[in-house]
Amino acid sequence: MDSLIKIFKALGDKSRLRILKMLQIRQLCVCEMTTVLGLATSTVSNHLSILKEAGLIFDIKDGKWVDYSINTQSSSLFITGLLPLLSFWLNDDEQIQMDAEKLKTAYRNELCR
Amino acid sequence: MDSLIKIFKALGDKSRLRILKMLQIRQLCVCEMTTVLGLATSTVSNHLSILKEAGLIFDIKDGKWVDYSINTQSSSLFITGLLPLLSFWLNDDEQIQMDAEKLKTAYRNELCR
DNA sequence: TAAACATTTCGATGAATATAGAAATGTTAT
DNA sequence: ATAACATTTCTATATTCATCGAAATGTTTA
Repeated sequence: MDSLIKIFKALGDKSRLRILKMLQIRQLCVCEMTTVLGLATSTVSNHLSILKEAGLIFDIKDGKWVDYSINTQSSSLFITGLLPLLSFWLNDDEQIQMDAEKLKTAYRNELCR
Repeated sequence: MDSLIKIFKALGDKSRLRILKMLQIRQLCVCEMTTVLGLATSTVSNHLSILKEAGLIFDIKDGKWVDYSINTQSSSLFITGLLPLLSFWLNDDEQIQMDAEKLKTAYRNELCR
C-alpha cells in the first residue's frame, strides 16, 4: 500500500502534474521545465526526485544535462494503470495548454546558459 | 486541474485508502469505520469529509447514523476512471485484508453504544 | 587548469495536514 | 422532556511539505 500512497502523494501537487503532462509531450531537462514552471531550480529538482521516487519518471544523464522521461515501461500495475489515464486527462486545462505552448519554444540550448 | 489534485490528495493517505477499500465492500456508518481503523471519531469524520469533498464518496442520513457509500455514479471522468482501478488494487494487501476480516463482525448495533 | 554551467543537496521558513479531545448539533428512546 | 447516542465542528499540536537561496557536485569548454 505504501507504494500506491507514494504515487498518489506525488500526483497530488499542481507543479508535479504540470511536469508529468510536459513529459508526456517529450523528454526534458531540468532547466527547460524550470523555465516553463517559473520555480527555483532546486524546487523543480525536488519535485522531480519525488516523481522519480514514486516510479512515475526516470532520468538519464546526458553530459551536464539530466533528461527526464515518463516511465511508461514500469512494472508497477499502479503506474501502468494511472499513466494512460493521465494522458487523457487535463488536455483541455488552461494551464496545461499554456505549458505545452511554452514548451514549443523552450529548448535547452537557448534557455540554459 | 484543481479537482484532480483534490482527488489525488484524498487518495494519498493510508487511512483514507483503507476507508475506500472498506466502502467497496459495503456502505458503512462512521462508528463502524472508527472501530476498524482505531482512530478517534473526529479524525475519521474529517477523513470522510475530505473524501466527500473530492467526490469519491457520498453520505445519506439514516436516523442518528450517517451511511457513507462509494460514489460509483459520479459524473467526474477522474472519479469514474480511478474507482474501478482501486477496486482491483490492494486486495492482496495485508492491512486491507485485515480490515475486510474485521468488517465481517463489525455491525453498528453491536459496536456503537 | 580554470571558469562556466546544470543539477543536486542542505538549511531555513511558512503553509498545509493528520490527529485528538472538547464542545456543539441533531436524533432516538426512555 | 431528558438522557443517551452518532456525528460534526472547533481548537490545539506536532508533523509533513513546498519553496527558496546557498553550498556542493560533477561536466564541459575555453
